[in-house]
Amino acid sequence: MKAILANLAYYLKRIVMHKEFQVADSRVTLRDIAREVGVHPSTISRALNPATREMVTAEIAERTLAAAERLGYRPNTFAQSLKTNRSYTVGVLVPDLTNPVFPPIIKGIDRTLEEAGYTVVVANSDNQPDREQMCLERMQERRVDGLILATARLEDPTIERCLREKLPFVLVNRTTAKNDIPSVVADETAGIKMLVQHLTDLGHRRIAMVSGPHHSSTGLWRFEAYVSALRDHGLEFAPELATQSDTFTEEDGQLAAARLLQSGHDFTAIIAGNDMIALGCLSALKNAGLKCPDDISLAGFNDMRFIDRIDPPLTTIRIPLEEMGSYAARMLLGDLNDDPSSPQTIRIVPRLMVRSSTGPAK
Amino acid sequence: MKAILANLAYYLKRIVMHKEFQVADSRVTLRDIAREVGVHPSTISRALNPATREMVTAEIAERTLAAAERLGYRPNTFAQSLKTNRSYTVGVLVPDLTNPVFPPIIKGIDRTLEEAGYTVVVANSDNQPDREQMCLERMQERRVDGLILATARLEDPTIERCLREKLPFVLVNRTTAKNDIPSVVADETAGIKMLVQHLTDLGHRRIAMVSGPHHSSTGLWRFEAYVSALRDHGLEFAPELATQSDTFTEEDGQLAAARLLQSGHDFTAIIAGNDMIALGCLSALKNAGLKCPDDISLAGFNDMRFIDRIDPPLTTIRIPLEEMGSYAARMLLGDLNDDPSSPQTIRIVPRLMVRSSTGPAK
DNA sequence: AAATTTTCTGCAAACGATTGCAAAAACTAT
DNA sequence: ATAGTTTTTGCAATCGTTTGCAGAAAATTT
Repeated sequence: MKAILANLAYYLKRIVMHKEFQVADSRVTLRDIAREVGVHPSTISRALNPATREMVTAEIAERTLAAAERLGYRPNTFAQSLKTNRSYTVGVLVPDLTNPVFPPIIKGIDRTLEEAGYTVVVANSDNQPDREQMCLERMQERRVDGLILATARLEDPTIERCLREKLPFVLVNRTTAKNDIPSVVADETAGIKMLVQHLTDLGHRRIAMVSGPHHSSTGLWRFEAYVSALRDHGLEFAPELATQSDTFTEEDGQLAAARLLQSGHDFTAIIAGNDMIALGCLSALKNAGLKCPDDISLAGFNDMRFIDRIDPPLTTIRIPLEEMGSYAARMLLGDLNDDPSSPQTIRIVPRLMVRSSTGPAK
Repeated sequence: MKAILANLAYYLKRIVMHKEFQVADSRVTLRDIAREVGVHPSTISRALNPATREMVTAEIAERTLAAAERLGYRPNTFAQSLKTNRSYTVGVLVPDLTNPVFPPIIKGIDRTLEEAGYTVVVANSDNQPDREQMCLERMQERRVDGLILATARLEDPTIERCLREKLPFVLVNRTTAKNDIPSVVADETAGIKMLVQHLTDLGHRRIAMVSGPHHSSTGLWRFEAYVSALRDHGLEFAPELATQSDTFTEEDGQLAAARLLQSGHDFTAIIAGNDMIALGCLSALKNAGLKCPDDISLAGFNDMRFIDRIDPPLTTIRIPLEEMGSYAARMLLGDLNDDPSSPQTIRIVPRLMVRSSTGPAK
C-alpha cells in the first residue's frame, strides 16, 4: 500500500508542457458499425471507401452507409493517415499574409485542392529566411503531402531542401533560377513591355525603375524586362535611373524612391517593381513636393485590391491571382502535366490597367 | 496458380478515387533510435517528451536526443494523435480571406497558437451559411482541437452546433446574442461614440448611417450605438437617415448608400458600418456628383489597410487587429480566464483616426 | 450432381506512438 | 549484509484504420 501511494505521488509530479484545452470527444468507430450491421470491421471499411465499395455486396454497402449516418460516424483521420502515410494536407508558404496579393492566391489554391479532398495549411514567413525554414519544418512534422511555395528566391535553400528530400512542390508567383522547377508565374516580360509601351506612347523618354529585390524572380526578371523593353523602343538603359528596393514593401519602396529622387537625375516616369513599392514611391514623391502624374508618372505591377482607389488610382499590370493559385494547385495534383517527368512553367498572361497615375510626359 | 492469377485480376480492377501525387517517405521511428541507444522504444518515447524526460536517466536522455538528431527522427504525428486524441490543430473560420480585416487577425492568432505548439487551419466561408457548415464539418473531420470563429451572427446555427457538440471555440470580431460565449470584439459602442462626437464637433447635426447587416453584432450593435450616441448629443434619431447594407462589401454598401441618397433626405455626414461599406458609399457619392467631405463627410470602422491611401483618406476607427487575433488565441488556450466556467468577452479599446474624409458641416 | 470459377468476407498483421503496471535496478536505512 | 524505499525500464496493450491473403460462399460451367 505504501508502495502504491509512493508510486502515485511520484507520477503526480509530471508537468504538462503544452497549454491544452478540453477537447471534444466523439468516438464512433468501424467496430460500432460492424456490430450494427453484423459483419467484420474490415468489411465496413471496404463498404465506406468508394474505391473498395464494389468488393462488398450492395446490401451490406447500403446498410453500412445507413448505420454510419445514423450513428454519426466520422472516420478517424489519424488512423487513416497512419496506415496510408498520407495526410491529404498541402502546405502553402507565403511571405506575408497581409500583403493583398496572397489572400486571393490562397483562395484559388484552397478552392482547387478542396475539390480534390485536400486541406490547405498556410504558413507566413514574414520575408525571413530562417522563419521560412522553421515553417517548412513544421509542415513536414505535419507530414503535408505537398507544398506550394510563394516565397521563392532565385537561389533558395528551401527549394534545395525540397529537392533533396524529394518533397512534391510547386512555386507560385515567384520562381527560381533553376529551369526545371514546376512554377506558375506572371509573364513578367510581357507585363513590363506593356508598361514601357504605355509610357513611351505618352511621350516618356526618361523612365526610371524601382525594382524589387534581385534575389527574387519578380525583382530581377521585371528589371531585366525593363532594360530589354527600353532597347526595343530605341531608348538607352540609364543605370542611374534604376534602383532596387530591399523588399516588396511600402517602406523599402519609399526609401529606394527617395534615393532616386535625391540623386538629382532627370526622369519623367517610374515603373515600380510591384504595387506595394509603387505606394512607397507615391510617399516619396509627396515628400519631395512632386505631383503624380503631373510631375512624375507612376506605374505598378499586380493590380492588388484597392490600388484603383488610392490617390491617384494606379496604372498597373493585372494578374488574375485566384487563377494563378488554382493553376498552382492543379499543377501539384498533376493535372497540368502531360509529361510528369518534365516539370513545366506556366506564365500567366497579364493585362494593362491604365488609370490616372500615368499622364503625358512633361 | 490459376486462382492466384484470378485473384490478381480481380483486385486490379480497383480504381483510385483521390487525385494523388507521389509523397515523400521518411521513416525513422522510435524503434530505430532504441536500437542505437540500446533501450526499449518506450524509454525513447519518454526521453523525447519533455513532460516525461525526468522519468529516464540524464545519460539515456542525452544519448537519445543525440541519436534522434543524428538519424533525423521526426515524430509521426498521426500515431501521436491517434493515441492522444489530439491534433494540436486549431481551425479558424473567416467570412472572406481577401477582406483586409482578416489576414492580420489570422496572423495574430497564428503567432500565438504557434508558440503554444498548435497549427492553424484557415477556412473561408465566403459569407455563405451552408459553406460555413461544410467548413466546420471538414474541420471536425480533421479533428481540430478547437475553433476560432470570425463568422458569428447574432443567431448562428454554427455556434449552436459547437455548443451542442461541446467543441471548444472562441468568437473573434463578431459575437452572438448569447451573453455567455467567449469572444474578443471591438468596443463597438466606444468606437461609434467617438465618430458621433467627432462629427458633431465638426458641426454635423444630420448624420446618416449605412450599417452592416443586423444579423451580425458588428452590424446591429454599431447601429444601436449610433442611435444612443445621437441621443447623448441631444440629437434625435431619424429613421429615414439609417439604412442597412446586406453584407460588409463595397457593392452592397454602394447600393445601400445610393438608396439613401435617392431618398432625398437631407444629411451632411455618413457613418458607414465598416471601411468596406465606406468605400461603397464613396462610389455612391461620386455617382451622385457629390464630393466628400465638401458635400458629405464620411467615416468608416476598422482602419483596414490602405484606407489611409484612398481618395480621400478615410476617417475611421482603428482596431488593433493582430492583437485581437492574439487575444482570441489566448482565450482559447485558457490564458485569459480566471474562471474557466465563466466565459468572458474582451472588448478591444479602439482609437479615432481623423483623416480628410470628414470636414465641417455645410 | 460435381467440378470449377468468381465473388465475398473474416483474420491477422501492420502502421508508430503512448502509457499503466509490474518487475528490475538502484539507492538508502538499519 | 539485509531490509525497505525509490527510481528506472521493459512489457504489452491500446488507439482506429487499412489491406494481403486464405477460406467460405455463391455463381457458373461441365
